[in-house]
Amino acid sequence: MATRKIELDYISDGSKRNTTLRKRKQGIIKKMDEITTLCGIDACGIIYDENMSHPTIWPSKDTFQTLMDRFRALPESKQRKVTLDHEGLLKMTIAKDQEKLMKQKDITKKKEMNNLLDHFIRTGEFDGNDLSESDLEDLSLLVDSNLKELE
Amino acid sequence: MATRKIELDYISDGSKRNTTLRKRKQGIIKKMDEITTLCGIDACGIIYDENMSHPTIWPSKDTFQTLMDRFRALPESKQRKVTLDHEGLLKMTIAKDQEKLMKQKDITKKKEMNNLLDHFIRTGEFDGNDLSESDLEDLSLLVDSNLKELE
DNA sequence: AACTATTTATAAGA
DNA sequence: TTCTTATAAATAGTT
Repeated sequence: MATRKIELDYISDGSKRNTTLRKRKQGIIKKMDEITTLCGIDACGIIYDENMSHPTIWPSKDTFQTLMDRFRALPESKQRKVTLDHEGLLKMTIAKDQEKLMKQKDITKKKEMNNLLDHFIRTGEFDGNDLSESDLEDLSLLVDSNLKELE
Repeated sequence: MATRKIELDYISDGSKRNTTLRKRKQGIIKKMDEITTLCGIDACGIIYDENMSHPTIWPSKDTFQTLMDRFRALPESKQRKVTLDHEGLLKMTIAKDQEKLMKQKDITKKKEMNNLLDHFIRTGEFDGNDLSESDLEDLSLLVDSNLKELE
């Protein structure tokens, strides 16, 4: 990208890799800030640094409070859905990881959820736009019931 | 950035704003993909589109499975911390939002947690690197106990 | 950490 | 929309 083009491949030189990480992380954060300002949306980024135990999480500047305000302004029914959207994904991660899905009593619901989880794990994509309103509602309920069983 | 420089300000023209959102979202996703490949790290991005109920969430390509594998490989003690790092933040959002923190029995812990939450809300930053190991441990415990009270 | 030569991203326009 | 292109911005290698 600069003095010369680099291969899109893991940088084995640790020092060089760290420099690149620092510079690019900065660049991405700036881009996230810009898109939120220009387009009036909210965005959040998580970058897992080397050791995995200290990720950098940055809701773009002033975004967190805005998010909270908007969340409070939503009708009760929408709040449930939004919660699923930005949190349910991570909850599902845990559910899947702990392999306790098989304890589900409701086989039908279990299968539905597994399908959605498997789709996500396979494709690495979870774009709400790909799901219908009712899919989101169902997923929300499924996540909730799974979580209760994990307690 | 191109034909001419644009002001870093909300784009009022809806059509123009949408075009910019589409293009820049694409750009950010590419950058995220690149940083994960070049630096061997994991990253996740969440962009809340116009309506707020359908965010685009993308663990960068192939990242999700890698994350899961690494998570499983961590010792039990570290798993707790990682869970806090990428999930606790969102859990705290809920705790704070529902304003049930005041139900805490342990005043000292409550104050500690509120300080951390307030710091986050004020600055919009939550970088694990800013916290000591023991701070992370404490926060983890605080979040857990808060969450139990929310059930 | 500062400096460029380049590459990359992208705002307008077709 | 998608493509083109002129220009702004990001950044790899270097000091």
